[in-house]
This record gives sequence, C-alpha cells and structure tokens, in this order.
Amino acid sequence: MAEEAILGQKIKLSTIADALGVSTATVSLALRDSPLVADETRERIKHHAREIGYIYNRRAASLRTSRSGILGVVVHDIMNPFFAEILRSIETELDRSGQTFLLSNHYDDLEKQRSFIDTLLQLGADGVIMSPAIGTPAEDIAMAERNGLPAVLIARAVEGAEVPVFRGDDAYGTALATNHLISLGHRRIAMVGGTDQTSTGRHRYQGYLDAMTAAGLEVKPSWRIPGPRTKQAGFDAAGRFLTIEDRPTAVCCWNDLVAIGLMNGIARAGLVPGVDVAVTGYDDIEEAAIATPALTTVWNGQREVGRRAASALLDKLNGRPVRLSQELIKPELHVRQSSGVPIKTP
Amino acid sequence: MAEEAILGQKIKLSTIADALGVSTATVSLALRDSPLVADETRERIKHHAREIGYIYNRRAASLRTSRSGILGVVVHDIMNPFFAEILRSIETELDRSGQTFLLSNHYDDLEKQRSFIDTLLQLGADGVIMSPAIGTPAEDIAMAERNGLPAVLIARAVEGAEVPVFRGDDAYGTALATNHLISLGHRRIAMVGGTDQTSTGRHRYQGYLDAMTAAGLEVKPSWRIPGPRTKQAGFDAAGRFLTIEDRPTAVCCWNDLVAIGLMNGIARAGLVPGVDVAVTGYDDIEEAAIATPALTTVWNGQREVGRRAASALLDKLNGRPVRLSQELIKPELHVRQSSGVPIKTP
DNA sequence: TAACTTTTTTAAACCGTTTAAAAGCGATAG
DNA sequence: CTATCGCTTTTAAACGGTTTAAAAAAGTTA
Repeated sequence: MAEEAILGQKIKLSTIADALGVSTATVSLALRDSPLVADETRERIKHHAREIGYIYNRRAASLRTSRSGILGVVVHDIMNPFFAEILRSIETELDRSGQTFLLSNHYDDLEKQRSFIDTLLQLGADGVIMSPAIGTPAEDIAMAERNGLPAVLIARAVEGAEVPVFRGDDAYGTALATNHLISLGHRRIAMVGGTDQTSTGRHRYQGYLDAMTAAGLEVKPSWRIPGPRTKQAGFDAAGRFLTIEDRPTAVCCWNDLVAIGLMNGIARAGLVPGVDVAVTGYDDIEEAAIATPALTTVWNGQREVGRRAASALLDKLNGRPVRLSQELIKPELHVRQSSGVPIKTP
Repeated sequence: MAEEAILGQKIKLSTIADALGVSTATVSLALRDSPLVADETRERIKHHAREIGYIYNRRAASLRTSRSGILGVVVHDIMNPFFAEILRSIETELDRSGQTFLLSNHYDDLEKQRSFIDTLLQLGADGVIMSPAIGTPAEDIAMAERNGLPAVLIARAVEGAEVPVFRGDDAYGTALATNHLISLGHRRIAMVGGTDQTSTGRHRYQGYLDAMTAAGLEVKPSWRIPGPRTKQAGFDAAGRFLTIEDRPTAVCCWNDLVAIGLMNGIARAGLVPGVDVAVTGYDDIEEAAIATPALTTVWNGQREVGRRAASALLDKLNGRPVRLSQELIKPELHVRQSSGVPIKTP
C-alpha cells in the first residue's frame, strides 16, 4: 500500500501496464470496463490499480475525448435561499451523472459572469446552467454555444437567446398573492422589493398590477418600493413604508427574504406584522414556515426548476432533443399567518 | 468576427501559427507575454488571436505544466451563512490570484467528501481548503497531500493531520456568551444545538461548562439539547426547552441559526424572546443584527478565517513556508437585545 | 492440418499546449 | 574574414491518457 509514496513516482497507466506486462491500451480499456478485454485480465488490472493507488488523470483523458466532466452553474448569489434550493436539486440531479460542477456567483455583475464563462470555456466544460446577470446579451450565450458550451437558463430569460429557460410563472404568482390580500378585504396594497431591470422583476410587478386593476383598485406610485432582494433591504424598506401617507394595509413582497426583513423592521417599529400590516412573500423558502409570524407566500417550484434544468442540460449534452419553449412552472399560494385575518372593508 | 462559426474548426495555437507563418512555440510564448518574443510579433499574434476568438485550452496546458489553476473548497454546507461568509472572503482572496475554485458540500458525509477529493485529484487541482466532515481520518488528508493536493483546514481540526488549521477559539467564545448571561443575573442556563462529534462541538460545550463551573453554578443534563445547526432544529428545540422542569431563564445557542430558530419557536409559544427568555447566538451572521429581537452573539471572525486559510494555501502552493500551528482567532461578544436586561437574582 | 472465426492484445496516431535545446541571423569584435 | 554574441524563432520531445486498425492468439470447422 501507499507505494506512490515509496517510489515517489507518478502512477500512470503505463506504470500498471509495465507491472503486469500488458499494454497501456489494455489497461485503459480494462479500467473502463470495455468488453474488449478478457474478464480475467480486467480483474487483474483493476485489482492492481486499486492496490497501488492509481489516480485517473482527467485532464489527459479529456484532451483526447473532449469531454471534461465539468458543468458550470452560475447564479446571482448562492447565499440567497431561493438559489440555494435550486442548487440543491441540481446537485441531486447531477450527482448520479458523474459530472462535477463549478459554481459561481455573479452578483449581477456582467463582467464577473463573462469571466466565469471564459473559465468554463478554457476548462472545456461540457455545459452551463445559468441565471443570467442583468443585461446579459443574447450574443454572450450564443458565443458560448458556438464554442461548444451548451447553456440552459433558469429563473430569468434572455431576449433572443435560443436556449431552454426554466422558471416560475411570476406574473401569475404575484397575482395569486395580491388576489389573496384583496379577498381579505385590503384595498391599499404596496409592493416592496425587486427591480424592473430583470424579466422576473417586470413579471412580478405586472402580476400585482393586473390583480389590482382587475379588482378595480387604485395603485399609487408611492406604494412601489423597489430595491435589492435581501433581508437587509426589506428591513430598510420598513421605515419608508411606515411613513407613506395614507399607508397601505398590506404588502406584497418581492420574495421571502424581503418579506421577513420587512416584518422584522415593522416589528422593530412596534407594530405587529400579520395584525397591523398583512405581508406576503414569494418563493416559500424553508424559513418561511418558521418565521414569526409564519409567512404567507407563493411556492415557486425551486426543486422543479433545478431538476428540469439539470436534466435538460444532460439531454443536450447527450444529443437528445430539448424543447426550446420556456417552461413555466405554475406557482401555488401557501397561506399562513402573516397575511392575517380578513379585515372589514371601510 | 466569429470566424470559428464559419470554419467550424477548433481554433488552437497552430491555427494562429499557420495564419501568421510562425511556430506554435512563438504563439504560446507571445500570448503569455514572454520577453523572448519580439514586441512587434507579440502584438501581431495577440491581435490576431483576439480577432478570431481563440480560446486558451487549460487542460492541454496543465497536462504539460501540471498546474491546473483549480482549487477545491469543501464545506459542510455552503448554504449555512457561517460558511457562506467564509466562502466570500476566500473568493475575494483567490479572485486576484487567477485560480478558479470548485465548491462542494459534504453534509458531513465522509463518502461524499472522499468522492470530491478524488475528483480534485483527477482534475489535478492545485490545493484544497476544507472544513472536514465528522470522522475524517488524518490518513485521508495525508493521502491527498501525498498525491500532490496540499490541504488547509478551516473551522474544524483533524487529530493527527499535519496541515494548517484556521478556526475561532470556540471554547473562549461560548465562555464569553455564558459569562455575559451570568453577569445579567441568570443562574439556570441551557445550551441548545450542536454535537459532541466534532472538535468544534466539544469546544463550544466545554466553554459553556467552564464558565458555569467557574461561576459555581450547577449544570443539569436536561439543559443540554444537542441537535443539527439549522434554524429548523432551533425551532424544533423550542418545544423541548419550554417543557424542561424548572426551566432555565437563558439559552446559550450553538450558532445564530439555532438561536433565531429557537426565538421563533419561543415566540410561537407566546413568550417573548429577550424578555421571557434570554438568548445568545454564535457567528454573528449578517442576519443577527436584523433579527427580532436583534441577536446577542459571538463574532467568530469568519472573514479572517477565510482570508488566512486562502492565503496560507497560496503560500503552500508557491512553496513559501507555512506554519502548522493552529491559528486561533479570538472571538468577540456583540451584545444586542436578545439577551435582555439584567434580571434580579432570586 | 489448413483455413477460417472469434477473441484478445498491441502499436501508433492523436488531443493542444509547454519547454529545453538548437538554430538562424544581423551586428560587433578580433 | 571568421568568431562570438544577443536576440528571436523553431524544432521536437514531452505531458498521460484514448482510439482504432491491425497483429497475435485461441478456438472451430472441414
């Protein structure tokens, strides 16, 4: 055992070949379970390889095969639980395929995203799953694909990019939440968090607008408080929200992080979220259920997004046909305490 | 532009060499700014390379140089904000070194950790930063090093492993928190979360015990509620905590996630954390400051751990001497509302 | 035993880069 | 006119695997 340490020599195919008196071709074939080598030879080779601690050199192999076994995953921020859950399901899906994946945050910085894609190209990655940064041009994706890096998008679409996209039906989702608040008797409803610069942002806002309009309710510009999608941002927005003239009685938040931050901010100001102000989130992250009060939110099918994206990418790699159509996953409303009980209409 | 698409041929060094009537060696040297090539030649080459969209093939290069530019980072769970913050500082530190890093969770599963290390070896990674899974034998690390994969540990130590370790002084940290609670007048203090199976777990518990003992206070077995280090676990522990006979008035939690979960659980039961029960956390994650109530916690120097680990690894790669001694980072107490105001001693 | 199959193994080309050593070349010195 | 030198470029051999046509060995049939 541990001969590598004694010899101090790198162990390669030829080390095994020499020791057993066969050729490197035979060893290569045997280790990959090729039917071309006799059972007995294969066993001898595999056994010896294990014995001396042989380590397969993927770089050398991939140079010849042009398959690196590396997949890239780029998201906005892995610390965002929404992406974290997607990542987990991608991980689960890819684990059994034997691919390793390279992870990167782009923090919505286009240059960082580009440099990561460049790295993937240099490493000969087999494919990439990405939640594109704000402002990603279709050409960036086309370029990757031209250079042998097939892509699949999640969460956000890119205008003009001819690749599969997996995301939730955002407009439908915020409409669900807004209608729920309306049905509880709320007439003045704010929307906190998010930005118009992403397709997701526009869709979520649109769903809210549509629901309000359909119910014949007015929407004041001051009721829209855009911002980052973090707890901190939600917390910070509380101050501004509480001072709105003729303050709304309910808030439809961009996501759960913003909602939880906002509830914390509201509580800090001495009001009780879920009683004094109704709040809804979006994504249904794990924490939503244990927040205080438990958060009413829109389940967004993160698991599903990750799973489908991963399997679509694997299909693409293996030359199986993949539909280009945007796969819209239907969200569901999960009602908890934060949206409160019905209030009487004025 | 985009000639690669028209030709349909892979662009390599020789493509450029042929086009310009020079050898591949010259092209290789020129692209790497070697002083060996004439300025004019270099410019011609670089310009042409950009023109036709040449992509450097790192696999081929690293086959020759045996430097892959890949570093591995293995942690328990990247979605845990404690690790997430460490990752961010590692990322910052490594970004300027031009190394890309491969990330993986092991979820304390030794086999998963092994398979990731194996992948790193196969890819010829230059080094690895790891927070070892429970039960990691020193031999696993020694094996990696023997095969040219230098390692640096974070957060947890491995008995007998001769590699640098960067972690906070956990015993000192929980002692800080416990002493704080004692100084506020608490006499019955519980400890929630964590396990004895990791060095960190033992140290944190020991710090709590030491502080209690030093103050001449009794510690009942029922006051120790071990468990996972998640919000959900903290939330779940609330039920058990609230039914302890002669219930403690304060809780020293394993980390901030557990503390926040516990506070949510306590609030759900109608009690007010920070008033009815004093709670402290550990790590001082970003969320601690905006939790309700704001969490008193122990700052653990995550930034520092990540930064030092990354730079130690780079030192190791470049053959600079690295001290083996465990670097203990001194934690600091950050007092906020969750530990409440002094209570009168009975 | 020869001829033909089938199974097993091998040799050599190849993947795209790096690098030590060799070579070309104009200028300067002897 | 030749020798030496510096600068620039080229040659050719790695790096460690995979692939495939072809050779060798073993097994069948006539």
